[in-house]
Parts: sequence; C-alpha cells; structure tokens
Amino acid sequence: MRIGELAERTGVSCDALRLYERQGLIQADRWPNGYRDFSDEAEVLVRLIRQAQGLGFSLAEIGGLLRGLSGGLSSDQVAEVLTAKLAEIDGRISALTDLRALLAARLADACPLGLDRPRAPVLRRRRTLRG
Amino acid sequence: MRIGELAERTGVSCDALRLYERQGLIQADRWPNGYRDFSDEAEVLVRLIRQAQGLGFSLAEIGGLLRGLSGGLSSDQVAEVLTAKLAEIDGRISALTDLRALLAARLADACPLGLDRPRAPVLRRRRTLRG
DNA sequence: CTTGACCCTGGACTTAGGTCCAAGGTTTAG
DNA sequence: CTAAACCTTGGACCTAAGTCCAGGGTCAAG
Repeated sequence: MRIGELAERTGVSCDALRLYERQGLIQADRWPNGYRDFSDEAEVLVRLIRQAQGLGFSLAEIGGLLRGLSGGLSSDQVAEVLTAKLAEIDGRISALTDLRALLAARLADACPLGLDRPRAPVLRRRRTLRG
Repeated sequence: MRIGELAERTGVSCDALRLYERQGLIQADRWPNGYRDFSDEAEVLVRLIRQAQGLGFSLAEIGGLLRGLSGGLSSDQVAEVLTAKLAEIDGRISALTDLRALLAARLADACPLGLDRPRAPVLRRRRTLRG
C-alpha cells in the first residue's frame, strides 16, 4: 500500500511514517516511480510503535528493540534484549503502582502531599547573608 | 537553603531548578541580595517532580496537579483532579502490563512480533503504477 | 491536455525540557 | 585588595518527535 493508505489505516501522519522509515523502524519497498510500498505487516508494526511510544519508550529505544527482534541477533541475544525491556517495564509498573497508592492515600485523607504547611514561610536566615 | 544546596541534595541541576520555579512547580523566597531561598519542603517536592516525570508526566501536567493540590481548589475539585490522574495511571499500568505479557510471550516462543515473514517480501503490485 | 489527488525530497519551524555561556553582583578567605 | 566560590539574568543552543511548507514528479479522469 502507499503511504497515504497506511497513514489513514493507522491514524499516523505521512510525515511521521517517513520519519519512522528514516529511523529504520519500518521498511518500505519502492515502486519504480519512487513511491513507497508498505506491506501489511507495516500496519501492525506502526500500531505497536505507537503503543510503545505511549508508554514512554523513545523511537530510538523502539528501534533498537525492533532491530534486535527481527535483525540478526541470536535467540540468546533476543532473549537478553527482551528480558532487559521486561525488567524496565516491571520497574515502571511498580513505580506507577506506588504513585497510584500515594495519590489514592492523599485523595482519601485530603492532605495533599503533606505540604499544607504555611504558604509563605517566614524568612529563615541560617547563613549570614546581609543585604 | 540556596539553590546550589538544593541542587546537590536532589541531584537536579541549578538550571533545571530555576526552570521549575519559572514554571511554578516550586517556590523560593528571596534574600535581599536576590538569592533564592528554598524551604525544606522544596526538596520533597523536587523529588516528587522527578518521580512523576520519570513516569511520563510532563512538567505542565505536574504543575497543574500541584497547583490543584496546594492551590485554592475545593476538596471536591482536588478529588476530581486526583481521580482523573488515578484513572490515567491505571490506564498506563494496564497498558504496560499488556505489553509486558506480549513481550514475555514472544520471549517464551522466540517468535518475535509475529514478523518473521520473509525479510524482503516480493513486490506486490496491486495498483497499476507502471514506471 | 489540464486538473486534482497523490507522491517525492529538503529544509525550516515547533514544543518540551533542559544545558551552556556571558556578563555581572555578593560573600568569604587570605 | 584580590581571588574563589557562590549567586543573578538573559540568550543561544541541543535533542526528540514531529509539523509544515516549497518545488517538483506521477497518475487517472474529463
């Protein structure tokens, strides 16, 4: 399919798709006239890219992961990359879970952040800094 | 404390701290000589900012959240803001959990992304685009 | 053969979240 | 008095991930 169709199917702009191609996240054949020709897998891939992106992964990270997955890496190397990513994801999940608990607690007792001290604290002057 | 001390305590650069202040995420009193004077709460706040940032929240979002929390919003309004953020966090957690499952499955069966089709697919020519 | 809808490349511009630097004021130590 | 170590502001610059042209080719329909 041509770039416009892929853009329409995925909801990603042509410009963004060209960017992904330049960065090696997706591939396209070319018709003799120079037009890009995307396969159906590209659609799957683009959706996956947007998903990962929405979760805070950069294009560079995603690219590295994809190249690891479909590139020439050995099965062991692939496993290594994936395991690292999994650990990272687990870290994010637990951090988010913690933050969620924190906010839920604040919500419960209406004591936002424990920061309900005086709004305009008195001037402390611990160092001699006359002026 | 002065900006340098806060920077050292939190591991955040002075430049970044000044940026946070300009964006209203943290406040500082001023000594008569113009130097910023940060309270101890600022340290807590900066750590919280970095944590939230690491989870994919923008400074603008964090600022809105903080202003909602410590600003003049009613308890109901605070609850609303926090509830919305909680929903967002839940969404991220479940998306990450899904992605984790997906990657774990790929790792298990060494079939990365279901994209192990031919590397260089034959030219499909579904439209007449001679060249 | 022209029009409209596509496509191409390249480059400029944008926003976020900083970093780095210049030019200068303040404080402390020697 | 001077040097070192702070601090101030302002502005230039950087990367990421795009968007938005300009200038130009291609194709199908009327």
